[in-house]
Amino acid sequence: MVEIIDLEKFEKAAFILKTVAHPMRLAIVELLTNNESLSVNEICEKINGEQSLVSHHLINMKLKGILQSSREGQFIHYSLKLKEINLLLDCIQNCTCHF
Amino acid sequence: MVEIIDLEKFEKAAFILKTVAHPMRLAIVELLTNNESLSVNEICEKINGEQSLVSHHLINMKLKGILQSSREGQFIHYSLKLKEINLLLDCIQNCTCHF
DNA sequence: TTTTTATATGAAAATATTGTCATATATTTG
DNA sequence: CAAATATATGACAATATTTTCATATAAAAA
Repeated sequence: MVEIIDLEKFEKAAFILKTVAHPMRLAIVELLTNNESLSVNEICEKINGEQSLVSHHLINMKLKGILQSSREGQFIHYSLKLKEINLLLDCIQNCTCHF
Repeated sequence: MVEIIDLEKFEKAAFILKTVAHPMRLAIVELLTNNESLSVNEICEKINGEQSLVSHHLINMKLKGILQSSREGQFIHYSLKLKEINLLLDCIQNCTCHF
């Protein structure tokens, strides 16, 4: 008798992992675990990324529920919405050293 | 003075995350954390996946250092090589419930 | 040795992600 | 209001991933 695993169970997890599985997006997540919130330009500077590209990634992660943003005058501040995601960073860090 | 983050630091992590960020591959990883090792067919049955597709995913994960395999006669048994990856499953599970 | 079972392989199609560029919008400042 | 600054947007090209299908290979069984 074989217990059949339902792939749907893993769709949400894969969705989040995929959203974060990118060097620039990981860098952004790390930045935002160490800084309560940052403007787009601050993020661009710190990761040395092009404005438009960074913006695409930010919006992507916001859309998918990882980040949130709020306008402060001229600036837009991004911060982590799914805080638990930072645990994932430690975890993957641990994986990569055994790699 | 702005501390610039090196994206390279995140390339390995992104690489592993990407390798695993897929429902079928997550299911396989979970299976292999709960079973020391399984044959391709056992995996196919348990996740209800097509042989060729499952095989592609297995080989992919093996190539990337997540799994390992050994032939036992007619069968090929896959098992986790990067054991730490199972911590990641708990972690992402935790993320998805706050989602 | 033929057949069957288990697994891999490779090409190709389908689909998704990533990066770039030009431009749009909103806010502030002069 | 015009100019400057901050950010978003959208189309498109480039690239990568996923799936399917047909077939190959290897071991076991008949």
